Amino acid sequence: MLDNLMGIEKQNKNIKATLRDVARVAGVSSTTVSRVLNDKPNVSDAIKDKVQSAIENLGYSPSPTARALNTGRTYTVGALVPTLDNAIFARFLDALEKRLTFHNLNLVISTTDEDPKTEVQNAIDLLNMGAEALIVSGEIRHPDFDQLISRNRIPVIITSYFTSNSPYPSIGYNNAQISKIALNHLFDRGHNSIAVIHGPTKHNDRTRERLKGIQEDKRFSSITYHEADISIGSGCAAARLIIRQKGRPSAIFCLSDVLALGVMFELSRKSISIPDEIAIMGFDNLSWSAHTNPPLSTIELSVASMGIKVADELNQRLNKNKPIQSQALEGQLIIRHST
Amino acid sequence: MLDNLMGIEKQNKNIKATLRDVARVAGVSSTTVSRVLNDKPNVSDAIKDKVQSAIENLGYSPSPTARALNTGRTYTVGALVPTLDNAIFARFLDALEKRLTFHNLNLVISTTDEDPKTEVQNAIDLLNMGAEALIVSGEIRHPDFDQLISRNRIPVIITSYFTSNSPYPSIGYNNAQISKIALNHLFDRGHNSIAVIHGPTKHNDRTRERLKGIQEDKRFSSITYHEADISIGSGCAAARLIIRQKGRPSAIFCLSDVLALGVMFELSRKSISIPDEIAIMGFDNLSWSAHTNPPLSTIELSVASMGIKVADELNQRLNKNKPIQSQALEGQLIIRHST
DNA sequence: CAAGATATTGGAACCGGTTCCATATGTCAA
DNA sequence: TTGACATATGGAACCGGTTCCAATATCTTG
Repeated sequence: MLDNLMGIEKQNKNIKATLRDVARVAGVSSTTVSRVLNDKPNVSDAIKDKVQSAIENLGYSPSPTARALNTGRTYTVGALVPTLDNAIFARFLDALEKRLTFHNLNLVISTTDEDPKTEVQNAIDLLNMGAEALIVSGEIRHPDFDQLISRNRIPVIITSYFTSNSPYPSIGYNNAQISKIALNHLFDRGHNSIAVIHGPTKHNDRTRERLKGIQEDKRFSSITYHEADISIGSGCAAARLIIRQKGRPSAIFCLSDVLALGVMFELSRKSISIPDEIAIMGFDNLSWSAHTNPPLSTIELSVASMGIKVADELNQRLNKNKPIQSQALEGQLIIRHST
Repeated sequence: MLDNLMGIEKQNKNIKATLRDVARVAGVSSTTVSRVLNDKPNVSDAIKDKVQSAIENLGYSPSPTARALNTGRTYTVGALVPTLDNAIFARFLDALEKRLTFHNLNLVISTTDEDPKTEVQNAIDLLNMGAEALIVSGEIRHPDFDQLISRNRIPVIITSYFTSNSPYPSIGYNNAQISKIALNHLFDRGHNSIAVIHGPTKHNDRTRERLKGIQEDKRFSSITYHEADISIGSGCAAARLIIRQKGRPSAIFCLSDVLALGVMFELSRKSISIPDEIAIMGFDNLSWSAHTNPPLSTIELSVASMGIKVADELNQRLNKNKPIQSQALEGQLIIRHST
């Protein structure tokens, strides 16, 4: 019977039923089916039932793309992040995704490894798949980016990094100021000569800002800088260099807890006591940082709440058409026993 | 001039130019514009130029949704994972996303916290936004799920978990067998009485399978089981219980490196030497596991290569229409100094 | 130079929903 | 009984691309 109504070919070719098929089987117009599908008023119960059972019989489910074409909405936002394989970004995205889902928005993630070309290419891909907004990590300086955005008239939101000098709103940290908080703490503890271990600065605004904040502080008699990949092994290696240098510093400020962990392992191997001989300060407050030996003093960036704020602003913008508000978030000093 | 051609309203209302606008401005048909956009043959260079500059002038960019409606493709796959805030899943997704991008596919991530209802609801959302395939973590037992899939006729792939008893293909680990590898190692080292610390088993196939593998092993005189949340603090707490129990085990097998790390911290605080007094075996081989003191023996699940394999199969299925091949992946025993 | 092959170009249908607007039916007060 | 108005329902255009197929122009080749 269905065969007759739908045409045998359709059954055989295993083609999905369309709204018009449902209309035909139910003996109503497509307008009515659409009304039933979207719970619109002015449909009698009798017809509603007929349509429902036609839907049931045909195993019909509406086409998301056709819907998107009409409504102009995909309910999708894209996020460009350096990597997922980093606790900080993962924590941010986890909170972001949950909150976006709460607002009926979907998250497409695209990783860039901090490479500007990949960043722009992935931004293009995200727009091509219908993203309604873009979340980026730090400013994107590639010249094509701005043009891409203005062509597509799409909201952009900068995260992890707060700036008031960008055409785009930002929700993130004033990284320079936050590293000063750590420096104040070290200074208060009487440290005068310190070493800083940081991740790659190339294409990384966050790290550069943190370093800028440190460089602006003139109170210390000596600050040495050490660039390392964000890995425990690199932290170990950097620590080896630092403890060998003449005029060994009394404190090491690691711009990532991962590096700090490496340093602690290395110092422990060398039986250098923390914080008596060398104090260690981290950055990120990863989940294990409270459990190291001694527990690591660090800086907490509440990236989960950043995720929530970003999702909320996107919801305002996309679902209520209100402009996005920039927000500068605070870092919090967490004093434990490594300093 | 553009005003005249496009109609002043369009300019004022700031409406995006469409392909037909481009056609009008360039003085050609929409077919031709489409040809130019898609690099199709049989367009003269002169016309190609005219179209290109019309596109430029109007700041035109094609509508992804209209395209999707025609081609029937969204180039999007959805992944349902328990959480992003877990190194193992993050590492998997990082590799998966990169490889999918390589295959011209986009990844939408949806987190479920292992809750079956959320899982199904999010699956619905993913399909509603146009996902062409679904990646799930372990089997989904909610009754609505199978119906949803058959209605939408969408490929599903089970990951992290290998099974041959599912209607869906799976690419993952035989968790039961892998925990046996660890047990063999402990047995070979002469351990006879062991404690097992594992994460929540509710709704978690992976953990249950790992436990099943352990329970099938009858060689040990005593095995005690301790459930804990996957966190360092819970690992510490579980360790406290275990070292207090009568007939203290000679080895602790943690079904997650995170738990193992907590145990090591606790034992270190209690000055219990590893592995002499108690041996520790982990599971996951997280990045810091090689750097603990002593370095942690563990099991490596190459989740990054799992991500690549999943992406490759999806590419075969979606872009070449070949069936998905199930694959059982091997875990690798990594012997360091904690056992 | 004519006939046939090949390269260009456009008209119009189509993808699968949504929505504007017209029509039909029903209700109630005057 | 009739006019005014609310409720149900359908016809057809529309969203913005893609593509089938027909029409025209250009190029070969005998």
